[in-house]
Amino acid sequence: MTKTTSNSGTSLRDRIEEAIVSGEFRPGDRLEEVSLAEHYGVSRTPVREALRQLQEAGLIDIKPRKGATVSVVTPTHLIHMFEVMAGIEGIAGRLAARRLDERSRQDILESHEACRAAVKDGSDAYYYENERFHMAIYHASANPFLEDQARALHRRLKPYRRIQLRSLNRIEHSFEEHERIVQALLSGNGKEAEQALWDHVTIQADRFHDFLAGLERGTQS
Amino acid sequence: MTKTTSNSGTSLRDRIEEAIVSGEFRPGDRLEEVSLAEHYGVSRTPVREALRQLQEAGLIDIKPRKGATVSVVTPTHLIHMFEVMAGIEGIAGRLAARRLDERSRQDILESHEACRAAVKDGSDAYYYENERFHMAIYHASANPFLEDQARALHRRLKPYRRIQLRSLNRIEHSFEEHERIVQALLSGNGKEAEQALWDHVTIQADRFHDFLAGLERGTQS
DNA sequence: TGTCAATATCTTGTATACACGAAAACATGC
DNA sequence: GCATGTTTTCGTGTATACAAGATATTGACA
Repeated sequence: MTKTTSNSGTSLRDRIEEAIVSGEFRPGDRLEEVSLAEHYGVSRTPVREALRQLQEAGLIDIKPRKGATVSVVTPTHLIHMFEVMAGIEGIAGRLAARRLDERSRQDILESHEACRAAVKDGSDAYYYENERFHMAIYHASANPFLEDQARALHRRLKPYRRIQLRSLNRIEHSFEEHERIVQALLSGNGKEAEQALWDHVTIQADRFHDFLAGLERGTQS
Repeated sequence: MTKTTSNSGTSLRDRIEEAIVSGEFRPGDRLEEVSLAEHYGVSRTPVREALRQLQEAGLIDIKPRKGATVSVVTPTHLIHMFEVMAGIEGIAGRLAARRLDERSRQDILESHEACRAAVKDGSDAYYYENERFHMAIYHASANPFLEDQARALHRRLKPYRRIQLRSLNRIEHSFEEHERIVQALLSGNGKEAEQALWDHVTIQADRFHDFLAGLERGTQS
């Protein structure tokens, strides 16, 4: 049991969110206020507030008089979320291609090269560099509100992206898709950047779907 | 003073949100917990929880030890939000064009005809029918998650849309844009629907921008 | 032995009390 | 008269107490 008492650097909301997206709390788990309170070494009041925020963010469900549970994300729901992610990334890409400044250009290229290195490396460094790459694009859209929305959704899909990256040759393919994205961005082709990002994210959703199908075939005896 | 004591049909969060988007609480207003508590006839605890939710939704800012204020939305920020709205509506339109079923087709057509009637009427019924029209498109995307996101953002932009609709001939133009959208949707042309919706929302942002510029010219003596 | 009902326990919803920090009001010195 | 330091007041942050509903447990009866 990891008793994380008074790690008060970040907010309680963020700590509980981290515990959810990292898988420490699994979908469907009940989140009892007193348990959380003593786990984090605070009283019920701040716990309740954090839970309300997480409900608003969609990470947990709260039913009156029945408490909070980690949202159970059905495959259908997940596909819907990936679809929105694809759309938002596409918009970010379209805007980024039009508005790319020197600083953002460098950030994107740097993270892209870091991805290239990670592919050769074979480690799961790609997982982190990929994240940097996408964040750089959000930022390059020059729309902080869009960036926020994209980051929030990206974070929420984090666990599923990780699984999907493990599928066969996915990292190599992912990187190839990145190259298409980078080329479109650098040449200022908004439409192409939008399409490339849409495809890139949609493929992720497809791979995750494959993964689930594989699981089902595996479990049905 | 409208003392809304114990109107407990809806949640406190929704009631405060309504007070914000309707303009009862203005941007920059401080939201003191005790005042809200006695105004709504509850204690500070549920008020605090509602405030945390509204912070997560972006409607208010909370600074430690300094309390909550209604988010002050700068023109720049507003343009960013309209841009995201345009993008999301575009996605919804593209998906809706591909997935339109009979029920959604009827909903869209009905609200479109209601808009037509409202234009001739000249009343501000158009404001409400326009809302129905857009909601129908969100729903037709057959993506409940996208629908939720779109509704939330639509609601947040509500006050500004209202102002924008008052500008010269805007309602007639808006309706013409709707016709282009409807045609694209009915013919199953996703790309065209996306573009039409992007343009439609972007024009709203532009008109609002004009409105602000007019205000500034008016106030500078 | 299985099912239903009564009771006990547990958990959330709300209220209130106390602590801490910030801002405002006030007083004092220049 | 103005600036600066001190005090007071006010509001938020947190903890805890109490109420009410939901769940689990136990016992009685068929």
